[in-house]
Amino acid sequence: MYNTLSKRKEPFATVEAGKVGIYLCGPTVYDKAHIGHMVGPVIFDCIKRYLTYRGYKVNWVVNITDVDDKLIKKANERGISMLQVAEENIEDYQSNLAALGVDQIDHFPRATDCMPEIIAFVEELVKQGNAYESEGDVYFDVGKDAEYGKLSNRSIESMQGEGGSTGERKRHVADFALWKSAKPGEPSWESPWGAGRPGWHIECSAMSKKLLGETFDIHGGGLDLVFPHHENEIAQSECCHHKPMVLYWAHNGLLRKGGDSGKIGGGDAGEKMSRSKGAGGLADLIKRQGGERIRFFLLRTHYRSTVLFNEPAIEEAGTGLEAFYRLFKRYTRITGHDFYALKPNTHRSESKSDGEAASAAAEAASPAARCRERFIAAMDDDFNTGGAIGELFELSTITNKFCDEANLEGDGKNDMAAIAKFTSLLTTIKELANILGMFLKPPATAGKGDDLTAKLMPLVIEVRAAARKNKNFAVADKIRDTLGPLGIVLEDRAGGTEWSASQTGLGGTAPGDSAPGDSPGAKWSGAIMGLLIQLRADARAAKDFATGDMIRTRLGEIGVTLEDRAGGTEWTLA
RNA sequence: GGCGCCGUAGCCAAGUGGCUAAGGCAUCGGAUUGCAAAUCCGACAUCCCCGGUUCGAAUCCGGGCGGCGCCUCCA
Repeated sequence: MYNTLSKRKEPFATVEAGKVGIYLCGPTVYDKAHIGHMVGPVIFDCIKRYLTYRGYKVNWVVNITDVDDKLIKKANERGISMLQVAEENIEDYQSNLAALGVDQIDHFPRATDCMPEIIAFVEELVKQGNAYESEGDVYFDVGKDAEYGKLSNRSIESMQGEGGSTGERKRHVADFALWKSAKPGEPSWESPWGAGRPGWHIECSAMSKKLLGETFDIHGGGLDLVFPHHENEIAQSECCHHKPMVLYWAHNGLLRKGGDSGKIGGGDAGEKMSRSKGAGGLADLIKRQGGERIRFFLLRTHYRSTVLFNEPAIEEAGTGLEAFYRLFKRYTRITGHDFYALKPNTHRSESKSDGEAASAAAEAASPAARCRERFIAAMDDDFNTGGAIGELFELSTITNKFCDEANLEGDGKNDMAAIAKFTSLLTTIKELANILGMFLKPPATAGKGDDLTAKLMPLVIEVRAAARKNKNFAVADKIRDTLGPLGIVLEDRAGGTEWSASQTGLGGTAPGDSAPGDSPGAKWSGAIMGLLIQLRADARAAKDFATGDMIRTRLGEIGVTLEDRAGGTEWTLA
């Protein structure tokens, strides 16, 4: 595991054997979250899943900073309380996390819930002589900390400047506030130094101590927190406890705006994402793309890398994801079972009986087993999710190939041994993907059409099947060519024709004007009705009244009435 | 200016001393299909440049060039 403090990868050894304590710096909740806030939670969600898979008991803490100058400012602007601002944004943050499948967090401490611990921490630092009171504020005295600067690799001497607005209260410009006195009207807590609130960094020292102890295993956060936030945390905690605060400091790379993303923030392409530069709209993004795509997009790259973010890149990731979803449907076609109901191993090695051990040994040399080994090797190497995902794709190819060669959708459909092997391959995919928090449950279906579309499509397929049977390929192709631009794809398979719909076709090619409030599904069903009416007209023109009547009858069964008028056929839904 | 990070195919991206440099997207062939889609097979990389260390370098060292982060609030 890479350690920011030593600037190298180190063997993984925990404070207490078999247990891991993780602290991740969460957001300051003065505004809505943006996608950059999701990078840390997603990777640490994977880290916890993987460590759990490898047999560790993991305790993961993500703090919420709900008291801060920016919250106060925001509350004043909006004429509501600081607490209300915090509540709103915490809800936004947590619903975004849930959408991305981040559900491994054990504790969500809030700064305002830990005031006694924070005040006690500051008192201890003052008592030990590492901090001093000044006009109601309390400052950490960096000069008393010989190791100050070791995380971000800088020296106190190099720190110049005027020390900010409170510069004259400090002994050294690099000293930072542990406690800030309250101005009239500001939210405050009573303390030995009068009414006030905590400085930005002290809460993390206090909360990590409270929940994980004086020395814990992993401390994470964005690369932009290394200085001053984490530098100051180390200083506070280690001066207070006289022992290492953290074994591994893990910082994730930052998201930058990609070239053709257009409107993700205010500034130029390539700039860092940040709320102060207008990034936002995470909830909308999730609505458009779905959480799993975004998660997959983030995990394709190693967590310490900078990621260029733009929406087309997320769509590209989604394209790769589709191949897995198709494989899962293939599994259902063949076995009648649901991929998501498979129950893979949740730990690296489940205990095996002697007989199983023998077959396991035989299987160990298989391509699939090698994929699993490489997947684990990748995760062992500083949580290399990008490398791990490559193995997942490799497994997908192996599985499809096996399926093709055993002809499981044809002559091989009764080959129970082959189907068992097939199922085992899918189970392996699920086992490994679940470590990444992927494929745990079916993705939220974004725009699979409305009820009417779902009812009309079987009829369309039936009409097309009849046409194909009669070698009337012009009609069959017309149907597919009409649906294609809408994003509806027809796939002819041994067992019949399947249809699937994607949001992408609705971009600019959907017929009619998109009145606000129109669901995508309504566009689909409208276009499909247009197609059916056209098909019926064509059939009648060709004196194929059987087909024409069949269309009308079947539409009637699903509640659609056709009326032939001089100007054309109109339809109404009962 | 100080402290760091990065430069691998059209794009994204693993690999950090040694088998044919993973994988994805896109593109182009082939198998399959009535035609498609899907699936499979195949094609597609002077590893930014120059020098050095080494039997051997994308990988280590030095020097360029180019991109970026932090040093102020930031995930």
